[in-house]
Amino acid sequence: MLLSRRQFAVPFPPNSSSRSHASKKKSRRFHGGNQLIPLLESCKSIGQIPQLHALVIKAGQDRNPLVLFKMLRLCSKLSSMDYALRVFETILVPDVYHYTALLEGHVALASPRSAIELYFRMVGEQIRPDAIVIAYVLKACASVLALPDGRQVHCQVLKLDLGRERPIKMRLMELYARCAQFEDAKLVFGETPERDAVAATILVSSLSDHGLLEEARAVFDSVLDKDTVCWTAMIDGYVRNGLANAALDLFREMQRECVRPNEFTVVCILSACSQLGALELGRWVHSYVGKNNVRLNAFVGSALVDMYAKCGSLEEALVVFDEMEEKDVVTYNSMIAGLAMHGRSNEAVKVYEQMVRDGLRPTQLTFVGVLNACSHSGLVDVGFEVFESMAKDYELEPRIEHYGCMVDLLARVGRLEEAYEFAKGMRVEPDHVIWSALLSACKIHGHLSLGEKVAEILIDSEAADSGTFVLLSNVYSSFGKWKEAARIRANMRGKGILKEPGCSSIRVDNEIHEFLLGDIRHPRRKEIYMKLEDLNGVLRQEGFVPAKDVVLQDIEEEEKEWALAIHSERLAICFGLIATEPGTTLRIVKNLRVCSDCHSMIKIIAKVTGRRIVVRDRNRFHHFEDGSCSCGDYW
DNA sequence: CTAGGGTTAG
Repeated sequence: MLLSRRQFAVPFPPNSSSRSHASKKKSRRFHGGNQLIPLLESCKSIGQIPQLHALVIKAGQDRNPLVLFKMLRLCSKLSSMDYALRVFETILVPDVYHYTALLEGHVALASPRSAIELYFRMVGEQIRPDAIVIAYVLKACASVLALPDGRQVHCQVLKLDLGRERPIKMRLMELYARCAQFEDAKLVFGETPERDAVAATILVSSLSDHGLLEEARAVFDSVLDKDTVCWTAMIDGYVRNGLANAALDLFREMQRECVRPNEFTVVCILSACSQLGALELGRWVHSYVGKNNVRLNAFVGSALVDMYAKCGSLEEALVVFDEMEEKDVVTYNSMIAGLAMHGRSNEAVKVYEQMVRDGLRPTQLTFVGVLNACSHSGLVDVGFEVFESMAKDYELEPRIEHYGCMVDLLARVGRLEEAYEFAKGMRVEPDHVIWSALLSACKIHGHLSLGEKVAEILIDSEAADSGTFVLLSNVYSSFGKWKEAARIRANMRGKGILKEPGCSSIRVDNEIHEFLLGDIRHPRRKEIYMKLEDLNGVLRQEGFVPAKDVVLQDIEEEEKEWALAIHSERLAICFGLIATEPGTTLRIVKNLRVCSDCHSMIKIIAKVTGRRIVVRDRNRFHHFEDGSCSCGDYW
């Protein structure tokens, strides 16, 4: 549920100075505020706050500390902090409870800075903090990594002798662990009951956040009685550090131990599936959700949409999306990004429009998805409209990734000079990625002079990684500038930068088969290469001319070998053709982008073999069917 | 105490 600012700004009833003529008869109905409290506790809607407040005033209860506390708490609970603050300012002598009620609201609303300030204001007023406010303020400190403030609170804890309170211990651990002060965290941990699962979970997740997985695992293994949350924290640690396979192994172990997964666990596992492109397992998790009353909330649903989209089954993503009842911003963002990834740009824009109609407020990531969709299909006008509406309608300042999409959008359709001007006029400094996008478009559209200008910027920037070098070298080769191409490669070698090897994988019978460039390690290599020969013959009959011949003149011997080697996706496809039943869809995952030569080749393979071939690229999907590709050769 | 969405380049 999303509330606009307008909904927060509810009218404020007259203050106590103007209520002196309130009816004495009516106020008797709320004797001592006793009847008011249940009303304040049961209220569920922001709109009713002013009426309740008016009742409090009429009943002459606006000096009753308990009633005021409940009032503040109600405002905090309903995220109406403006109103809460105004009530707070009317309190002559606020006590710890009043401060706590406000702090609660700030912590829940993710404005921890205000919570911390408020706490120190309270201490400044000589009000003695109790264990509960301290737990709240420590949570606030932990969430914004405010270590010095947190340490100061810790000193107060020791002075007030509250160090043995369990909630405080947990928060102190969280604070120190999140701020990477693991020695301090373990000191506090040492004081907790032996192998406390909750305390261990805090450590496990903070250690993983800092990439210290082995230490996290050691803490995890030391816990005797692990609950679902503890297991999930460790699984999540693996997923967030890119170790999806380790996460899945641990998940299987969790099931062997008969610990039931909950919504959180399922979300983590789905995220692991997305990383791996593991469609079958993802489907299994989906059916598990259905059978084991795991609630299909917005989190689970969004993770499912994301998983199906990233595993290549956009249709299933759409089914989940359409059937979901609790869609939130993230759900829409996942669907939009998924459609963009599959080149279904117009639908992505439609979902965006539907989201706005449904009253949801788009976020930065929504725009990343929509603009990305536009650049994948050359929708320049829509792209600019959406880009401009970011700031105008949603007060969102475009970030470098949004500018990146725009430069890419212009450059890919061939409006290179405009793209260049756009990049120079950005409100943020363009990075090497933006220049690379532009350079790549210069190559596609054969614009040498601009390409050289951009190449110079890239070489000077020192931010170049292996991808930039490979791109530069390819650009020079495509313009026939062999010497420059060789120089770039030498430069790259000199700096000790290695090209990331192209690698494609395909899953057959529950087993992942990986192929590198010109790979000859596979046990069925003979059949694979025979199939390739066989296809090459058919392709020639279909009139397919490999583009390589053109590029081969004038390059060094070593380069030649590299250019001649067989791209990994071809090997994966040939293996798929011989290892699966005719008619089976082939799903290939590749770590780099498909080159245009392979792209044209796969189109024909799909046609002559009657197969659907789905290729997951570095950054999008290609669906090959009957001689054409879903990207319309624009990618 | 644990959870979902991420651009551009090779």
